[in-house]
Amino acid sequence: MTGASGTPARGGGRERIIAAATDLFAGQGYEATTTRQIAEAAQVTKGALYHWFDSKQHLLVCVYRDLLAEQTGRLAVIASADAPVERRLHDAAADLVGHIADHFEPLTVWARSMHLLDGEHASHIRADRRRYHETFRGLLVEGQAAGVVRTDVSASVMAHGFLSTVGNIHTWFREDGPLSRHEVGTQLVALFLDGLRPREELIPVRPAGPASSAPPA
Amino acid sequence: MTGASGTPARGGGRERIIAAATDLFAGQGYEATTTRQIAEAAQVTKGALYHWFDSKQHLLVCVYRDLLAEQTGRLAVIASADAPVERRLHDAAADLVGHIADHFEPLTVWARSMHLLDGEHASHIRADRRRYHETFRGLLVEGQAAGVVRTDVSASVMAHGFLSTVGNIHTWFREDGPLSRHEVGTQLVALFLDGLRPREELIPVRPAGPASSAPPA
Amino acid sequence: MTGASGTPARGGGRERIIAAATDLFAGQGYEATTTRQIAEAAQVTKGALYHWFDSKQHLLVCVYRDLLAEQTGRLAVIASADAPVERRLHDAAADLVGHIADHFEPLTVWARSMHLLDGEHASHIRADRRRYHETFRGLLVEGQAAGVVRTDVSASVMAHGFLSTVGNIHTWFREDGPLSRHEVGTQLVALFLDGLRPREELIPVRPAGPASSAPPA
Amino acid sequence: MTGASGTPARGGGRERIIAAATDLFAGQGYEATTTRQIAEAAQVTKGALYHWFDSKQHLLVCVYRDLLAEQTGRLAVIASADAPVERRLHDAAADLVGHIADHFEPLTVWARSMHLLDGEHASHIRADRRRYHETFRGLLVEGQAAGVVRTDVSASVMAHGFLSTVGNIHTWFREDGPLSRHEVGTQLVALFLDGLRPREELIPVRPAGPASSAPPA
DNA sequence: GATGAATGAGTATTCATTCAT
DNA sequence: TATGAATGAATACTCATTCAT
Repeated sequence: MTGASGTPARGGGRERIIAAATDLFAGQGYEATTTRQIAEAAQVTKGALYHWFDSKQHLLVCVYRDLLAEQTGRLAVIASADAPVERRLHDAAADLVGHIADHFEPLTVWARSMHLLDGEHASHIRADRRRYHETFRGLLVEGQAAGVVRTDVSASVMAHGFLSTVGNIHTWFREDGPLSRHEVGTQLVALFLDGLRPREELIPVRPAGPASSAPPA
Repeated sequence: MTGASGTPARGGGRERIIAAATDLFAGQGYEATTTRQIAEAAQVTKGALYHWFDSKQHLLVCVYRDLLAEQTGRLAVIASADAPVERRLHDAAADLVGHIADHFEPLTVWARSMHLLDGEHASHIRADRRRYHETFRGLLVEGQAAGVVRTDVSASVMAHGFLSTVGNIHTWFREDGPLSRHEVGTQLVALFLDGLRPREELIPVRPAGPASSAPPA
Repeated sequence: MTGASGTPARGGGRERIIAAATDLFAGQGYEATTTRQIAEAAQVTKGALYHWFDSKQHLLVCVYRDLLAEQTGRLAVIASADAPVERRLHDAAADLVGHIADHFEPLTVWARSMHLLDGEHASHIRADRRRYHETFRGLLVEGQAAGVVRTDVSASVMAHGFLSTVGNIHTWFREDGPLSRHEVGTQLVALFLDGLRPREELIPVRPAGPASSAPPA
Repeated sequence: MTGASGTPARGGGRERIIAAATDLFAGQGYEATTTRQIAEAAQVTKGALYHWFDSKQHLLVCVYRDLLAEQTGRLAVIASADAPVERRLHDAAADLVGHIADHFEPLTVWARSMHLLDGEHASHIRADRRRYHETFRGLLVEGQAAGVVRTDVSASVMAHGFLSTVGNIHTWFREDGPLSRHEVGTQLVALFLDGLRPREELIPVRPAGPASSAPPA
């Protein structure tokens, strides 16, 4: 009813604004997206936009949180499943990678714009991210206790390492490259899981000569 | 020693501008940094800034290239050294991590702002990055040929994975955390190198039950 | 006892809105106060606010009139009392000053915002103010006729002078200063009443040298 | 050169902006004046306006300070003249009143808009006003010491009283009234100076009956 | 080599007000 | 009697960039 266009505008204002913002932020970045564009895409007035959201930043936060909430929910299910740690670890990694493969563009926003949020808003997001991170790290700690995950590397470093690798795929992945999204995902998961194993399981591959800096082991 | 350019570095305008821009871009991001701030920090006028650089983007490119050039130079030395691949791989990873530990903030820019460059400028940077990436990847390919690096994961994916993990440390590393920069670096290198090994070297750790999604192996 | 209207004051929306608006207008000025703030402070919705009042200006007028009505009522009682003019003059001045001491902030609005009202609304207020002013001035004219108030200064100027002095106390009075509200009030009244006396009662104090501009006497 | 209009635009941008702002603020109030209007009136672009002034408030402060500086300068000359206090007091009052008569509208701004300034800006103005006030009060204190000004009323109250009376003439003075600006001014000065005299000089006029509230002496 | 005044198109945000329910 | 979603026009302010000197 708002617009004069023929496109039916289903759903309440708030929903449509979130949807429009998600698309635009993902497509052209947060900074390059204007409130005018969002309002037009959502077929509401700029006034309505500010009726529902305090600011553009607030809107960004809401977009984030919706995305994060889903991911966190999925992780919670996997982490608390009735299965051995190594199985759950694998599933968590695979699910994250799969989820990202499916929500590729929206998640790009997340990686690129968070540093633009001011303290107030950033802390909300950070809290949500922390929750995800903690659950993931919990799995690794559990694995260390069970002896299936190496203990010479901090669980936190492992979690951060994997999460940021995966969260930055958008940086280099090319849809027209030799590998599909899912192939890349599978390979990253393999890489990660294998790097995780306790050192005792490995037949060590030592650098031959004297190490220039910190030598491994 | 910042630049490789022939311009004398006698505290002249150009040098100071690059230095100021590097700091500001690193600290608050490219988008959030204004030319005014750069000019003030460099103690030059805005006019002078445009005397030396064509545009803000041009400035960003210059900041990048100086940074990248150094890193690429170091990698070239390591990659072409007379040592076994595994040794050179280790050294390359360790050096990158060490270099980042030392140039922590400046390198943040690199991760966050590249998508903002327009075609003209982006291609220059991309070429430089590609050069680094290719050298690194070359090492992995060499390793695969020598049988010390797994072949079931694309060398490109391995390179991108490690490079983006390392390039995003700034996202989560806390100076006041339990681990020092160098400890974190060492652990990341270990994680990476161990994930790299050919699968035959491993005593496999199989998920116990039936896999919910793509099972490993 | 705030309003003279017939509306029952059972904490209904209207009363609460007036009260909230009075506080806010006094505290931050009419212009700087938003309808949103008023609605929130009155714990009603913005819709309800517009149910009771035609516009923000209408609300301002209502705030004024309540305030002025009380003051005008008190003045009427004093002016028509059975007492010599000088007594009634003194009482009028003292009462105004006392009243202001008690309703310090609300009356601030009055001084600052009247010029913002449009013709329609302004004339209502102006009529009310005029009524107050006229009564006060009537007292002075009466005093002039009785020979207890100087006639070389227009009664209107005297009235305006005192009224605006008193109406601007809020500009400079500091609760934590050396004098209390009532001390300041008493001194202003004395100053005013003494300035009022016929010149013949005075032993003139002449400027010694030749006057640079209009010399007194 | 800036505009395309035929009106010659003499003077630098900054001067013209101040002049235009002064006129507009005086004519329609600070809040009702838009930066667009100011820029157009000054025949500069809005950008130029912000080149010279940090904000609209900053501009207001500059307008104020120019006005205040002149008034303060004049007062300083009078106060330090080689003449008896009563003469200098008279001259100061007369000069202020005369100055206001001549700069009627610009000074209106000052009275109406100061409460809109935020802390930072307000304090600059307040400091300037204080300086004026202090000099004026100094004259009264001197008068008290010399025995020509009453001591039962605080010099500060006298100064504030007169200054705010005079500063609010714009509230009620009508160009088309029976008295001219200068007549009104002269009368206010007389009223003030006579209210100032030591009480001993007066043949007291006592309220006849018992006082309803605080009786004078 | 360097200045600094000027530009102008663009941005997020505000806010009194309306109206279907 | 009251709601609250929606409006739309207006506003202060930003900022990369230019150019005469």
